[in-house]
Amino acid sequence: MDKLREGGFLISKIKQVSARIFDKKLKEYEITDLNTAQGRIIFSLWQQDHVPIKDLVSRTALSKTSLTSMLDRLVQMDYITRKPDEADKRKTVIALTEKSKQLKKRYEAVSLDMLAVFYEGLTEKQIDDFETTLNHILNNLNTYEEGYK
Amino acid sequence: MDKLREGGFLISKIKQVSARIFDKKLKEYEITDLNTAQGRIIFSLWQQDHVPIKDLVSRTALSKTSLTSMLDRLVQMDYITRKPDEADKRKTVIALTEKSKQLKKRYEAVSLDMLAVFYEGLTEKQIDDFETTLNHILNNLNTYEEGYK
DNA sequence: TCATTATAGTACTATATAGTACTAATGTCA
DNA sequence: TGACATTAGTACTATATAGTACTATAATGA
Repeated sequence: MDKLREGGFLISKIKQVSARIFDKKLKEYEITDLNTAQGRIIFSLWQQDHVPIKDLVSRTALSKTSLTSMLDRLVQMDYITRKPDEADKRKTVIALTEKSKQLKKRYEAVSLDMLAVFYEGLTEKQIDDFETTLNHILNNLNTYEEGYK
Repeated sequence: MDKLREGGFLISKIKQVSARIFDKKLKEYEITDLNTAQGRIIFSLWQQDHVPIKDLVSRTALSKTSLTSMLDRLVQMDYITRKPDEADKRKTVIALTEKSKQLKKRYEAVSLDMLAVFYEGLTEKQIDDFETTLNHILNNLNTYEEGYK
């Protein structure tokens, strides 16, 4: 592949605009104290709770240093708790609080609303193909980054 | 569309990992004082130079407030210049310096290297379809955000 | 069992990003 | 022509994000 593509540039732009819109929608749905980035962390905890920070690194694709300070804030706002793992004291276990569990339905409503904008005018088949390709690319990148270490 | 998709979540992750890898590649290619985000601005100036900040807003999908401070830094590092537009004094014209023009070839080499990782294992047809869908989505988002104002 | 290495997480620092509120210049219309 | 609205851009502030360097715990192997 030697043609100069612009996929990465497009992804950056989409991410940027999406985050701005999603932030506004969160406010509209009266989720006033969470932003898109924090939502991403909570979202991945809904899928699996009580996980060490290392797992959150791979599940959110954020660096562990980025996560540390974001988790600080989420603890402060009572969305999550931090507890040392008794079995392996190097680890810190992150868990959801009642407050964040109760948020789930409303957050999913925002997501659906957002997805409607995102995928407007595309067929189910196109969306399926698109998400398959996204997963493929993410896998490429993860493999590559893993090899760096 | 009422199935809960994860396109936005995937895009966020891809953007995150891509940026980390791209930053490392820039260093490998000895572009030591530019990062991915700054590169994105210079990249769009290579496509069209001598533009007001407002144009850069749409071309990079960054907010105008984000751009202000990034442009500050790029001026400081002698990659761009700021000049008031004589015809309409509200406007500031951004232009590339010799330094940034000379960077173009090396930057494109990094991009190609990056794209090889990004699209590894996909056919040209798949990539074409994928980028078409990306453009479609970006267009959806821009239209929506425009309607907000 | 102790020295070495690997793993998990954090403190500190720098840049990226956006929102709110502002200034200055321009355009518009009675 | 003067009041008002619009447009372009910036100052200030807060959060997101990552890198480097560090500490603490655990695993390994002579």
